[in-house]
Amino acid sequence: MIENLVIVESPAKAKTIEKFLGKNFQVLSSYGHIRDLAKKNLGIEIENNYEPQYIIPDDKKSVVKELKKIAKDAKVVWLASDEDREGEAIAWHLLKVLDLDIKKVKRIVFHEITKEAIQNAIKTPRLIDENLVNAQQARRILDRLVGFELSPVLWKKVKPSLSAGRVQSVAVKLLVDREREIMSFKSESFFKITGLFKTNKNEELKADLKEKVKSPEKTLEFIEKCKTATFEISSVVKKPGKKSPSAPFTTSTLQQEASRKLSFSVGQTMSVAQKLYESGKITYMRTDSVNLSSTAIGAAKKVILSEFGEKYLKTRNFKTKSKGAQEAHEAIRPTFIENQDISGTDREKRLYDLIWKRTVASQMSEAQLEKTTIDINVSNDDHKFVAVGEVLKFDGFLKVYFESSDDENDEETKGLLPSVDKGEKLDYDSIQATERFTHYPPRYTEASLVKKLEELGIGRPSTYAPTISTIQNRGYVVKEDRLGNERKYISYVLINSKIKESTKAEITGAEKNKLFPNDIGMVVNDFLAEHFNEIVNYNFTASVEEEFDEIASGKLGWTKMIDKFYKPFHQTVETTLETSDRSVGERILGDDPETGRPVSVKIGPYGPMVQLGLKDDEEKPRFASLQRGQHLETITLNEAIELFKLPRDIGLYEDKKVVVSIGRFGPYVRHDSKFISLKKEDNPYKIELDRAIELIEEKREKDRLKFIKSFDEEPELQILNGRWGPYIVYKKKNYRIPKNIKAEDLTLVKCMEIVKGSDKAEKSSKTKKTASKKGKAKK
DNA sequence: CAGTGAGCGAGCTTCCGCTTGACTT
Repeated sequence: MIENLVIVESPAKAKTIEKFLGKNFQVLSSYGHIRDLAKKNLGIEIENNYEPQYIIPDDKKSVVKELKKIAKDAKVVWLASDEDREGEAIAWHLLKVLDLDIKKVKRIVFHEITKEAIQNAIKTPRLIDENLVNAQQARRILDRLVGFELSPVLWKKVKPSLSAGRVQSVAVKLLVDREREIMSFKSESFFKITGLFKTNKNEELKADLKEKVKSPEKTLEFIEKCKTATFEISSVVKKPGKKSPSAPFTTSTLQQEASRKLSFSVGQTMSVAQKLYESGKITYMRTDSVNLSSTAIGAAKKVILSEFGEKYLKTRNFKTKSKGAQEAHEAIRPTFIENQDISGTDREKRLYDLIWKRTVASQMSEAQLEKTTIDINVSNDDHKFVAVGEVLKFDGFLKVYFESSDDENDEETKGLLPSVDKGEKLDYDSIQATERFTHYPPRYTEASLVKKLEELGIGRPSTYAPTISTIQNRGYVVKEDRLGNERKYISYVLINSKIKESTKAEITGAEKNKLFPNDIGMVVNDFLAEHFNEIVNYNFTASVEEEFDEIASGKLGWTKMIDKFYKPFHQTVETTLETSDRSVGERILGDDPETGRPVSVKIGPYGPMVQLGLKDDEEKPRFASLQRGQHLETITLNEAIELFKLPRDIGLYEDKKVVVSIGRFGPYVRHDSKFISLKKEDNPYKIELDRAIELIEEKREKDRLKFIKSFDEEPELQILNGRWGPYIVYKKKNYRIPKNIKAEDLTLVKCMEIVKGSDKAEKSSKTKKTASKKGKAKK
């Protein structure tokens, strides 16, 4: 019999801790929360003072059963879940669900997984903090109330299956607000003037004009003056500077750097980190703490001393800056800092390398710089040229790690400048003026959105990646690349007293892996902002967090807080349901000149669409989907009318009509009641009969290869060749053929076995299947 | 998903945070 049972949240943690404790201890994991609000209905009895209805989810039943069994016999049960709001609640749920005798329960906490920390924790047990538990219950219930009352409003007023929530709706709002900023941004042009000078020692000195010049006229005027001007060094200033290393990684900063340096999505980063954690290579990867244990700092010190020497060592503790950090764990670091390399997949190695460098650099000395600024006077003008150079005097932490920046216009670091003296006269080699343009604020990437959410205190390390997926899966947002446009710009160059003017072209506005709000995201956002401004306000989370803190400190009752929020909120839900119109982003564009019927756009049951005519017209209205790149807010009447040019009759083939149109799955040709998808390079508005016939014949050939086998006794069953290999069709349903069986060898009996087996499996796993299906985004 | 429609058939969809697998491509 086991004397002591310790329960932690994560199985990997359990394994490690068990090694630190003696034989009298068994360490098990709760795998996170073991209870949650009932999924059906609200799961909260509003009338009964917001009494929560807790259930044990199906996938936790076996965990609970196992824990119960061991706990019954143990003399002491140590509840060692994390020391934060959620962890405290987990401990409390364990107490309730395992039906433990309070006398044999001890609550312990530790922030780092070291032998010392754990033994200390065992020596100082405490009771469960009921106030903190109540703060968690308030958090959970508030989120459920918001999510489960707001989403159904969207189903009725916008489109079924949509969702809203305290976190996701703000994430979408950030993207929509930014997109609108970009749409209304007016780019202005100016001229950047760069001079290339020769020093007395015949060295090259490149300097930029301090001010930007607005107009081409003023620019030319200035360059004209340069023809006869003399240039003189008016000052040389040298200043020392330093750069300090960044703090070790938290979840959010790891996601940002992995995105910038390794091009990982936030989801990829988390799953690779999970693997590293499970194999014991790094500490816990869902953390908001920048703290390193003293053991870790000691290990880093050893590595730095032996690899780089004492000059490079400077240990320090970092303080968290982020709002609402709960710091239940350490920062993300290698478990054994002495291991600079690990075995594993390519991605694991690269992420580990990043974590290793960041951790070690955080304990290294500052980099020492020398910044030189040289000013150059122009004899006949007030403008000045300036050259800035930066020289690294001592590399310090930069030897191992350099943090990247999101700012695309970051000044490129300039190197050493030639040595010059004050008063020195210079000749120009060339003076070049290039037209530049102000840039709209940058679109968010997955990682920069996480950064912003963290700044606002919205979401937690465990939810950043799932939130980013949710808003994409709901169709509110897409992550994609967009091609830029060509832009012309003017350039003037002065060489040998002659000015040459030229017009050049560049690509601008191209985006890679950025998040763009879709029409549906904008419509939902506008609807929520109009009726539920309080919830989607950037400060909503911050203000409820303050109240959760009051609950945690015992100053406020949780049901009181919830009641104060819910009463007016629910009232708004009711009035919105009763009084607001359907909100589908409708815009009337004008009348179709051919038919005189009104043309409008809105979100339809299958996405954004154009409508020609009215619902109650004698002749039914016509509909067409918006094409990629077209948006409800920006589409013009002419573009909309174009969309009705389909379906197009393009001629006859074998005496039957050939029609081109666009369907749910993209552009297609219809012939003899068969549908054939167009290829990427085909344009449905322009395609001609010859090309269509080519596609028809190609499809026929494919169909010929498609058929493998059928049986006379069962005409409803066929074996066909599909995109993913052979499969069985029976009564209009499709069945996968097991990998070890050759399609040609199948008998009717065998086929029926597969059909029946698959039907059965589907029934038993129905609940699971729907859950996993939802996760897949429709492209 | 195994094929190209446009809201009255029923029943369902949905939140945020804490944790891992179980699934294919």
